[in-house]
Amino acid sequence: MFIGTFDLSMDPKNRIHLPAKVRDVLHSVYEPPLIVTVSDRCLAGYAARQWLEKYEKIESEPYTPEKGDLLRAISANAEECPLKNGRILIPTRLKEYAQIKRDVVIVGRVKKIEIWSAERYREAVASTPPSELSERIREYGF
Amino acid sequence: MFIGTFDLSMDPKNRIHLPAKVRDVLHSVYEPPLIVTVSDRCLAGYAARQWLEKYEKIESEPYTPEKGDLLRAISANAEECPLKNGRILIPTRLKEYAQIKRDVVIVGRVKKIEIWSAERYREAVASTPPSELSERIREYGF
DNA sequence: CAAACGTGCCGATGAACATCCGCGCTCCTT
DNA sequence: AAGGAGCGCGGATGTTCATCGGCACGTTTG
Repeated sequence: MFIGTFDLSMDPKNRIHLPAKVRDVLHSVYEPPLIVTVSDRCLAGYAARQWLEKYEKIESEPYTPEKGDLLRAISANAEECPLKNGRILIPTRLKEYAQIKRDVVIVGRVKKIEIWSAERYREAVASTPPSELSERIREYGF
Repeated sequence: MFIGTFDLSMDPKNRIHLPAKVRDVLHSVYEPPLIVTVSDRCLAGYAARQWLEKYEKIESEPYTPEKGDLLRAISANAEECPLKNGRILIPTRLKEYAQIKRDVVIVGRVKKIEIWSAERYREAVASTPPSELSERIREYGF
């Protein structure tokens, strides 16, 4: 499973070196290539099978117009990103969506990874103060 | 599966080059020809088998008058568009339905593709701002 | 017969991509 | 503390190939 946080940088050609740990997990438990999709303020990377399962699960639920738009946005903004020399190439469209400049944070989310603009990630983390986080941890007994 | 977004142009003879990735998927997992039907503000392209499955699934559900009209419209406005030299020919009727001028956007929708007038697609995308999109993504956990 | 339409073929070009390379940092080992 | 190995970073380069548009031929239509 994907866990941990990694600071990386995107080079001028929109390439990102996947952290070695992430690469190992991807090779050993899933299967490249990585499907990169838009997510909540960031990008999400799934193995193809897991991406499709997620997609079809949402699709199978009762239809609403909002969900139609959501599914279009997800599949329209998904790209197959093969690993070349340990790196993936992020398409311009996705780079802009996630507002990625140079510094990137990759977060392991068990079955997926999240790819964040470092700046945005800092903001997102800062929006939940440690005290509140502690409370939630206590609440869920983790 | 079909994913991603592609900017293309229709030539003066109403032909569209299918993107190479789309062609590859169509050949490897489905089978040409492409059945092109009217869809929501755009055209939809299915492999014949998937088109038929979709049609029969709707047909098999309990009858309502609206559904009768829908099925008529779908099959009346469907055309078989064979791949010739990597291109498909869009019939005038469908071109006009989708208000396609010159610039075209093709969107992968997993089991089908959507063929949009570029202008109309821009409008459709603009109608869901990123913040709202993020919220829905978070809600569905993608 | 004329015009419109569909189709095959081909060429140019320009952008996207793959591959290869070397550097330097960091972290672990000894 | 010194050495080494792994890993992240960036650049350069060349080549492939996808897309676009034109042209010419055949066929159908009116």
